Amino acid sequence: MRCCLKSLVHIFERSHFIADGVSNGTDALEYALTENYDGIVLDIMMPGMDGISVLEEIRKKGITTPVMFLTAKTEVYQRVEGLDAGADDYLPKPFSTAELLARVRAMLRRKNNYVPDIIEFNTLFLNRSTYEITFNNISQPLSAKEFQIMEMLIQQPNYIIQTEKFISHIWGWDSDVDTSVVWVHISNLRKKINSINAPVEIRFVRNADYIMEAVT
Amino acid sequence: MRCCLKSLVHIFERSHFIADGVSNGTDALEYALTENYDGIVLDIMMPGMDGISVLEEIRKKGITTPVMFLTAKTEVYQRVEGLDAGADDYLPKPFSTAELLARVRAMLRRKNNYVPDIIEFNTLFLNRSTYEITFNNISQPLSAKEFQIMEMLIQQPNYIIQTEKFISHIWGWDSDVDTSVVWVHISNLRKKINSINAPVEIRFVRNADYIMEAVT
DNA sequence: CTGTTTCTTTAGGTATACTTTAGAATAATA
DNA sequence: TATTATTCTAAAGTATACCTAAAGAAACAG
Repeated sequence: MRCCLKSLVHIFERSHFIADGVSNGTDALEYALTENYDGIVLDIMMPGMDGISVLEEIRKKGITTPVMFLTAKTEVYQRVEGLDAGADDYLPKPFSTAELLARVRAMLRRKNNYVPDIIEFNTLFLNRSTYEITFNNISQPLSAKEFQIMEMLIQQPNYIIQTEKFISHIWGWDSDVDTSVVWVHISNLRKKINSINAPVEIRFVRNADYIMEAVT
Repeated sequence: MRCCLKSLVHIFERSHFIADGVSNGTDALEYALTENYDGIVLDIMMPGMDGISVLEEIRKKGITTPVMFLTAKTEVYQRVEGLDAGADDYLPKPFSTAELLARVRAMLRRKNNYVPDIIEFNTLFLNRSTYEITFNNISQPLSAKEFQIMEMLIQQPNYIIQTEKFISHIWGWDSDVDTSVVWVHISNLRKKINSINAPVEIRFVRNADYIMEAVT
């Protein structure tokens, strides 16, 4: 098929996807960063910013939305470059509508495979699909903010995370929430961790901020 | 019955199927290639592309969705031609609504043997042909919407299903029903689950939506 | 030891989001 | 057509989350 943007969007819409189309790399990045999508299809050759750079920026921000590359360049090194950058699939042009749709669907299936991702630290589990912490089969639901703080801490146990990092990551770099808001949430989070007797603690390190550690 | 497209779709919807209708062969092929369907009913005589050619194209792509032919032509050679092309059943017009539905159901059962008629979760049974839930020999009939919601939940117990997923799957991707409609149906569904004391619950997880879980 | 800083916790108002109810509109059945 | 069931709409009810403000406690400086 010819790869006109409009017809691509149309194909997806006809197949019951909800699709947005943008025609240059910078816009693509901006849209992708909203994290509003189940999947992203990127052309490698785009004006403004090439697809691989867009993908690299996306992954740098920690966004794991599955990405498929479309390209006329079938050279192997390009393919490897795309996959290295964190792409989930790679579709060389020309391709059929059906193949495109089938591969996108397969990609979404692989990614959204209903397997809840659970992170563990010292026998405390964080369930990313139900926003719960679990220890010893006892669970405690977390609120959205508590969850996001917990997620940041448990992904980097034994490493310091500054209050400012929490704010810029959770509330956005341009937000004006007070640091005390983070303190309040951490207080509530500690209460919930204690309520299930989980052997971890959020310790505060003066002049350095918060760290998640194991309790022996 | 007369075989008007709209009334066909209507018949299926009345019987709790989710159905799309298209009125020509090329559209039919395009829809079929999305692999979004559990089964396909094809008229042999269609504008654009005849049913047999559509089926051949579908099978060429390796898609195994079961296909049933409808046709006024009862000639034997046509029938053989259809089955040769990879059809799973063949229904000569005129036919009764009941016969159509029964044959489609049988076809789906044969093909999708992984889709049992009765689904069970934690001793609660969902009967797909009577649209009832049963626990301890006590049954409670469900309405179409309640059934479809229940079906989605029980097929993926312990996994989150977003309100948006319910809407796009049950009402269609382009529907504009409000999320509160789902909430109302879930409320009614919970009442019915409670009325038979079934040991399952539809739990709501804030910011993540609904999940079916066992109650101990 | 006292005052200051810095974090911790608590409490309350407000906003948000789900639940439920009741009734109107629609569709199915007889 | 009349009757019944289903679905959707609207709105009141309830719970929870979030932020603000302020009091309490620990660490530190002088």
